[in-house]
Amino acid sequence: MQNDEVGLIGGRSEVYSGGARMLNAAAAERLREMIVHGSLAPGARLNERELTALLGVSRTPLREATRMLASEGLVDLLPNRGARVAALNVETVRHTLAVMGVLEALAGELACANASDTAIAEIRATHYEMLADHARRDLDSYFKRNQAVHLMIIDAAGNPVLSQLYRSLNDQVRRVRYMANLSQSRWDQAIAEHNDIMDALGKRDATRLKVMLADHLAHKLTVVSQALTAIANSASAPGEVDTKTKARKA
Amino acid sequence: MQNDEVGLIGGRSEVYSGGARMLNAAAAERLREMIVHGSLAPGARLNERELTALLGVSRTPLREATRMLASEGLVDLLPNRGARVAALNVETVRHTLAVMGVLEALAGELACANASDTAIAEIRATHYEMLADHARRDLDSYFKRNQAVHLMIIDAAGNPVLSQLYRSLNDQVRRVRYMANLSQSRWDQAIAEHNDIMDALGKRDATRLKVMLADHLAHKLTVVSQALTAIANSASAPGEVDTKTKARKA
DNA sequence: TGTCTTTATTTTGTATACAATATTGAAAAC
DNA sequence: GTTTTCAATATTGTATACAAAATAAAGACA
Repeated sequence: MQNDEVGLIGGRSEVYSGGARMLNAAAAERLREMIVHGSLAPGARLNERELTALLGVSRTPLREATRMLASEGLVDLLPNRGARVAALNVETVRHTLAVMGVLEALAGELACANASDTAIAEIRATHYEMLADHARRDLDSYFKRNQAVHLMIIDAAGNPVLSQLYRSLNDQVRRVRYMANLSQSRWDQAIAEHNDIMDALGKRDATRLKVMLADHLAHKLTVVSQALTAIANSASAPGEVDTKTKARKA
Repeated sequence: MQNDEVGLIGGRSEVYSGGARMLNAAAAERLREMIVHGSLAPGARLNERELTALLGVSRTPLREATRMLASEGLVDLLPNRGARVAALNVETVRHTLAVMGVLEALAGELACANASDTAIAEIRATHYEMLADHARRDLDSYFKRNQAVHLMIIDAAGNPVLSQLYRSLNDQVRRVRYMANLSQSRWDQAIAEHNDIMDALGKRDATRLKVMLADHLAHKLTVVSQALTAIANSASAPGEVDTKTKARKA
């Protein structure tokens, strides 16, 4: 009876062995996506009754999922008051991007030293596809490819710990993306930066790559800060975004 | 009936509001400690029945705890086969230390720029206490103070994201500490390095501090690698430590 | 009207019950 | 003696039941 919606869960990319186990992982994945995409806004309460209905799982795997997301920093747990989507203020994002910066620098260094030519070729291919997205003004596809390029560079470093950590932090920041509107000029600039990044990586010029990645990230920080500040100013609580709004059933 | 042992849980430093809620957090803390201290060896299965008896909680908060530890990377989850303490091989530790290296460098940079004189003074005081531990050959106390100094430097950077991440990675590496025996010469060398680190921080010389921290970490990697390799050679599975041993009821 | 109390309702935290998968061990076959 | 098969057992995954706390709602009183 409660299992009717199980088919929905984890129906993206991962396939589970027998029937439909690992409901906690599937629920975590869906919640993570909802949080990153903003359909669960920062500060929103995670009502267990609502979410069990929405996800079609019982409270046990749902709670396991929220606990995992809490350890990832996407959710805050309040004693006897359940879980809330972690707030998203400018300070936290600044701190997160600072850490991501040194992780990217490390990745750049290692990628230049260790990445296979094949791996770099694949990154370059995706880079070109991203240029195509830009030419077509296809923002959604651009965002996806942009993410892909960055993650591929990180993965090219060949350090799984680095990869996992970066992804976790990246999820935090991605939440802002869906609030910030990219201006045309900033978009063009980002493309130029990506060309430089790709060029440095192709030449395995670690020093330049690190500088380029740092610049790129610094600009991202500017954009994201502006977006968050703008939203915070139009909302009640300064520094926090939309503490009240609660996403329901969609 | 099952709640008899609740008093034991979380009995270290944290106090919970009303009665004894937050059993998941308490259980996670105890399990984390057991894993870090090696009483739950790498590869050991986390039998839910045993652990509920040991911790005095039911399976629900216990499972929430293991899921949190899984997100922290201390535990691996196997579908339908429960949780195991994450393996600890040389490669993983190398990758972890590489990331910790850039985090320490960032912390050094930020600490030199931002730390209050009071904070640095407190670090220096702990540093001296550590020297006293060394003089007394009090290894246990030394390890604690050594950890404290490193964490204080990280925290002095004033970046909570950095602090939390570093602690999480640090827990991974700490597990090796309890396997590795510190040689006298290495101990003396570590003390010398710490003196340099303290000196650079006192002068807020970020460039030198970063070099010192990097050297210190590189030496740690050497020690840890040797320890892990030695243990791996004396065990069956190369690259992994003690996959069989299971800690029971103590 | 406003605010304070007190009582219902909801929601969370924990324990347990049930179902499905994995593991173990003994008997049978080779 | 070794391997295979199949039942018995144990263990995990999920759902639900119960208890405690928080929230909401109603009523009392100024």
